[in-house]
Amino acid sequence: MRSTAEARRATVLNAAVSAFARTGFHATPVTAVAAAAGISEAYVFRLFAGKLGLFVAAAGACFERIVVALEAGAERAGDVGPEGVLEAMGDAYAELIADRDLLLFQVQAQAVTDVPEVAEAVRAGYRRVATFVASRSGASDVQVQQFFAYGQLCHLIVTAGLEQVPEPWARALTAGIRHP
Amino acid sequence: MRSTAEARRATVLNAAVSAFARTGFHATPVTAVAAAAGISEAYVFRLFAGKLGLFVAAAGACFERIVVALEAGAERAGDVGPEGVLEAMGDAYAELIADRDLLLFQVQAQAVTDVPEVAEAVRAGYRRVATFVASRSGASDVQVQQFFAYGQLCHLIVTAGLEQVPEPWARALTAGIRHP
DNA sequence: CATGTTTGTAAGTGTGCACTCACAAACATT
DNA sequence: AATGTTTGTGAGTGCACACTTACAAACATG
Repeated sequence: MRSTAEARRATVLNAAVSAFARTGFHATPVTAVAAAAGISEAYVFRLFAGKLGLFVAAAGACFERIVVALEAGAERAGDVGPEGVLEAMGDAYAELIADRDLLLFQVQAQAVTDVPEVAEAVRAGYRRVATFVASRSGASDVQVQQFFAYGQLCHLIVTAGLEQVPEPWARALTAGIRHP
Repeated sequence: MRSTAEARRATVLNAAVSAFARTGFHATPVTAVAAAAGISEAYVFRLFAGKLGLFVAAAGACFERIVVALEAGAERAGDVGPEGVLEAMGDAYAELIADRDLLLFQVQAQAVTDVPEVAEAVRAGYRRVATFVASRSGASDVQVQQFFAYGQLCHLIVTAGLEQVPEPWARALTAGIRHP
């Protein structure tokens, strides 16, 4: 016994978020996340309820980390108005994009919403994030909606690699998006 | 010989868009699209260069159908200003959402962009759509960007099933989106 | 130190699926 | 009619991978 089960679960979840983010649910073998976490495949299956249970748990961890990052961004901004807080959160989200994992995981999760458990996890995640953004910023519904719309645009920009495309249409889509 | 290879390819592509839209690239066996198209799995592999070739071709068909729908919407609108044309295209896209296939396929394609061929297909698709929207509407870059941002928000709403969620945060995200 | 519990793994098992190949029938061309 | 070409399939092959089981060592507790 080297570690407690709970600590193992945490490190496995980190590995899972990264692995699933890159190759998605179906194309990511459990052996891959087990290897990344430095333990055996069999033990992953003991720690989580199947591959699906692992993915759902990883989704929870993903959205948790997003909320934390947005909170930090808002905190750093101090006492500006709702628009100011939203913009600060936008900047924080842009920093999040640097490591790509959290953003890509969301895309992968959206792609597996034909599995009811995943759909529910995605709803739960966006419930957390959306209610937090709204209450913490105090912004209007329209502003919050816009915040998420451009967040989703960000997902397209990153997955398609549009920052690397010099053509005018791509420049139009990526204009003003904070340094992704 | 019942049909020409080219005609077969077309029906297979329709089946492929639907099948991949629901279950995604990796979770959709080629047998499924073959069955939906009413031919044998082996023949699908003769008609397309592997499962990946089929998926890429389906992506092409998907974006093609999107452009056609947007064009029809714009045509129907007549000679209103750029904003009017954009709104007409938005309505047309909303109708497209009714059949869900084209929208979900885009999400699935974005999730497989770790495969270079798919990433390129997605870029090519959005290049077609974005340049078309911009030139046909004559709208500004900012307006085009906003058009796509809210389009992507639409993807989230549909995949997560947010129209079915009565809670305030979900209402805020779905507000004003044309009847999805 | 004996017994129980938790952490951990090696070595299977079964299945689903991408892709191939040998072969057949429909059609064209001479 | 003979020969070639295109359309089409049934029956495999091999491999990747989700999940299980049997077993072992670390730690706790009496």
